[in-house]
Amino acid sequence: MDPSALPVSQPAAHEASCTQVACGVCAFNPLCHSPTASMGAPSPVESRRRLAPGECLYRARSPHASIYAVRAGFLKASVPGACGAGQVVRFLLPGDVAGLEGYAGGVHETDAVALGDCEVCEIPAYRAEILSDFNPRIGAQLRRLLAQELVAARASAASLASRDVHERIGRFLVDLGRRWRGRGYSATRFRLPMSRRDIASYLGLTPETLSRALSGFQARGWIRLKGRELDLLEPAALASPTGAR
Amino acid sequence: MDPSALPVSQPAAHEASCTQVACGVCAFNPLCHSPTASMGAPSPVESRRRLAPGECLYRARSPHASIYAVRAGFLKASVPGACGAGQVVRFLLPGDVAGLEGYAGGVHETDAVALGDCEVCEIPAYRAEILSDFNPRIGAQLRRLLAQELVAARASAASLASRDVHERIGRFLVDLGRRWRGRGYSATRFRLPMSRRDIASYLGLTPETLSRALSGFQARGWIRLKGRELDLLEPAALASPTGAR
DNA sequence: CGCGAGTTTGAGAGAAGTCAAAGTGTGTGG
DNA sequence: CCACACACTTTGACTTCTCTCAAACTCGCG
Repeated sequence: MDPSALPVSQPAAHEASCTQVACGVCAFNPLCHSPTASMGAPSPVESRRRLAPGECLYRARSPHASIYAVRAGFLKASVPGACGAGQVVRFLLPGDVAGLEGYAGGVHETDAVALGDCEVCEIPAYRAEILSDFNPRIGAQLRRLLAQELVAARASAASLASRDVHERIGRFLVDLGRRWRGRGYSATRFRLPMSRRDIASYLGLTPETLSRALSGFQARGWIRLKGRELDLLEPAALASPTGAR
Repeated sequence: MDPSALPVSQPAAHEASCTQVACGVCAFNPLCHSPTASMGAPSPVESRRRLAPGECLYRARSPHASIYAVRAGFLKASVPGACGAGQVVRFLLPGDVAGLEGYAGGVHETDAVALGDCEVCEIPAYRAEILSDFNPRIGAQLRRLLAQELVAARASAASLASRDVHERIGRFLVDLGRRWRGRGYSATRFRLPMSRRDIASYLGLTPETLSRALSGFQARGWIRLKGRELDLLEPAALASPTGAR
């Protein structure tokens, strides 16, 4: 896997050194660049919005006014569980779409919080609806996006239900690399956009257990980890069950 | 909560004593009974299909040919994990829809297996697509169904990530009751359609741990459980964190 | 009536959680 | 530009809980 052979979208330095992706790898792309949109109609994207670190894109139970594409930066989505900071259920990378779950009941079901400086494209929900009524391809694209998120959520639940903690952590790292590759970056060298605490929450662990496991991976030479800079040296080993090691 | 005040759909005894629901509580209802369908067009439901206990409705990686509504009986959906029987990620009750996740990549992502005698309504995927292209309400309904499943899957993942095992089990039981109530039955007295092993798999536990927890609930007078017949006596206590007890 | 799968119960080992403290990195203010 | 403070991360010791292995028990079905 030669990284230079990949269709690298130029990571143009955004202000504050956000990671950014080209529209080409954005999940919104078929909406923004639909025939409808290109034939003189205005882009469905109403506005762009900036978020500071820790700022909320939307909160659980707020009305489902818009859907968003992450243009630069990272967010986490968490369900505001009874106690404390809530469970992180998803991490959003540039090109991901946020807010689709609002189609269920007209309100958002999660908090979406920026992990750093962010920029998102906003499409009003009613506009997406109208577009998809008018253009079957857009309707199909919305269904596909929803179904993809559903598949990812199911996979996440299945992973959490597997009791092999080390495999869960390893798969998380490898999967994150896979998502980076889909955006034109290296699948084995990247920076973790989120804190250990957030990762631990997402994986259903304590930060201490996560840290110990990561140290263990490093001791075996499977990863190299310094702060948030990560190198996956043995992806296959990371993703395999503990028993098969 | 007087059960008789609820919109009880008559549980007509199907052959082999399946539990059945009226079309009124079926998630497909807006598709089957859309204006399009009633205005002379044939019902989008192509056929009904019977399944014997243990029979597969569809398998993971099989082409996404149809979506299904459960008319009678129960199914489980499981991801065919590397080892053994796979992780159960969902239980389907009468009125639930199966197969929507196929819109992501054209193939099913889970195995759908009948837990007993079942009957399902089948709608070819292409027909649902055409209908939703033609009728915006159907398109919106498909989006709503997908989003609802997404919300449920996220909630399931969040629950799995919470480390409070007893709360997880309690919430599972209460949530099952909630789903029964939505179908016109009692939320506190019902029969578990699945084995302990399946429940344990769904919750990320061993059957032994599950069994011990259920025995504990019974000892405290929170449930009454005999075989698969269940009585929820203290739903509030079941759903509360261990710490708050 | 007896077999067998499923379920419950028991004892012991192992793994993750908790509490605590040291270490590291980051951002701010002087 | 440097120093300090704070949050985050890592490591350690100990506790608690679940898992594992094993056996007894129950229920449904042939």
